[in-house]
Amino acid sequence: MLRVHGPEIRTVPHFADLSEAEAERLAETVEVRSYDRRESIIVEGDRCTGFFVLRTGRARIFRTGSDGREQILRLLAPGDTFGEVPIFDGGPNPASVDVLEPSEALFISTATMFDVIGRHPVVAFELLRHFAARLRGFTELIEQISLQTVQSRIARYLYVSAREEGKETSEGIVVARSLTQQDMAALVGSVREVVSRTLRVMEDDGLVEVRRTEFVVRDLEALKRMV
Amino acid sequence: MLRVHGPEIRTVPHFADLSEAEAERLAETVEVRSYDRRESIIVEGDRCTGFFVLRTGRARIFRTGSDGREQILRLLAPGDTFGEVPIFDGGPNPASVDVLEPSEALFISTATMFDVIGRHPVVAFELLRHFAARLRGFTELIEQISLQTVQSRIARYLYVSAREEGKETSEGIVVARSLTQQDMAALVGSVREVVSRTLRVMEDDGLVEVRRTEFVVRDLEALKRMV
DNA sequence: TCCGATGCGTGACTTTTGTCGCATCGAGGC
DNA sequence: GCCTCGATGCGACAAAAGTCACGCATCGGA
Repeated sequence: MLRVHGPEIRTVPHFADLSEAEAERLAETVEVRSYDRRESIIVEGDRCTGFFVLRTGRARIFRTGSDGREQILRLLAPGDTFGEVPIFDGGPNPASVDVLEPSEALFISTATMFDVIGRHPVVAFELLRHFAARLRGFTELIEQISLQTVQSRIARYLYVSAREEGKETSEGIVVARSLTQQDMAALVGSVREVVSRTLRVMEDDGLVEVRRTEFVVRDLEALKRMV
Repeated sequence: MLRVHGPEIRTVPHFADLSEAEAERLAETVEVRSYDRRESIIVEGDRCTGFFVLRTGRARIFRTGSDGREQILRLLAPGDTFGEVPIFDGGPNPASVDVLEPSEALFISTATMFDVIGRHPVVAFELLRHFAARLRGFTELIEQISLQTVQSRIARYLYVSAREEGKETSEGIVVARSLTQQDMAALVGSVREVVSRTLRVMEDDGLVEVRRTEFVVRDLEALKRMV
């Protein structure tokens, strides 16, 4: 079975404050798991036995409605942790997680986690910061879905992507299209067709150019105003 | 200034495990504040200086959209705590809180809270449970708003209210109307008119009788099926 | 090089939801 | 008892969002 070492453990936000020795000890119990594209890491409703850290690749946390539509709660990048909620409230997994591309994740069992927290209260404190940030994020998401139009949510996605991952060029800000329109729809709480049409309208309005594998944001300020 | 005593402090979930002496010490620093109907306790965006425990009355946590529409994130009953998020992530208050009826709340400052956590790690653990439960609750709310119809959300509200607060009578399950239609709309993420119409339809279908001050749920199973 | 899976574009239509405007109706204050 | 105001009821519309049904392009294998 694949193993990790102390230094990598300490790159996980929750464990950043552990001593080298303690991190090495924790590493002993950490498991590395690999997933193929679209493979599931966590299934909503299943019992929880620990939490994960995404090591490589990208993933999404989502809920599936009765009609099969999905709502993405959070996108995951390397270093992000997920699956902690049921550890603390004892319930089943509140949402599903699957990977968008071949990925690896570290798995830390509930027992290990409790042990670490018991011996290092600072870890609990880090977790509180983390949970607080996620509650804040969910608050934003709820407001968006409930009080903003689909167009505004798509504009926000483009705006944030451009700010966070975009590269300035003479043509505008170039951002890789890292999600399918289907996933973009699930992210903003809509359906593929609406995303497709909205992107077309934004393109006609000269806000953004939609290319095969990338967006070129031509008017970042206009996008910002639509949010 | 009004003060509280140790035993009351220990009814707060976060502090249930404190010793009597410690609770009494904490009580020294706790402030009691009173609010009139519709008065604001927390304003979204303001700086945070501590968190609250609702002592009497009822309140709502909500966000206001650009067009003035509101989305309720959580309803508060006596004993519920709120306002903890910014304590831990250091940001401004993520949402507003106001009271639905004359209410009292306890205020515990950030400094006090940090002090208590530092000396009693078990408090941090209780907070983690609490945050986890709230993240789970938000996950449910997001799914509802994003993937279910307004009708289904209203049915759920009636169903849950009937289960939690309803009294069985020969006519059906009687539940007090504790929210205005305006607040019901903000709770389910819609507008007053739609709530009014939906209730009418449900009444015509014989699911529930809408009286001036109470609902009479006539067919709980049918409501459950609509959720 | 062909083929099937996947992703995307689009028109036409339906449904749900939200907006507007007003009438009504009690409860509580004078 | 009268008046006001918050809370409701409701019809007629408007607009946003979702559904259906296709056709088309790409891309990574067999």
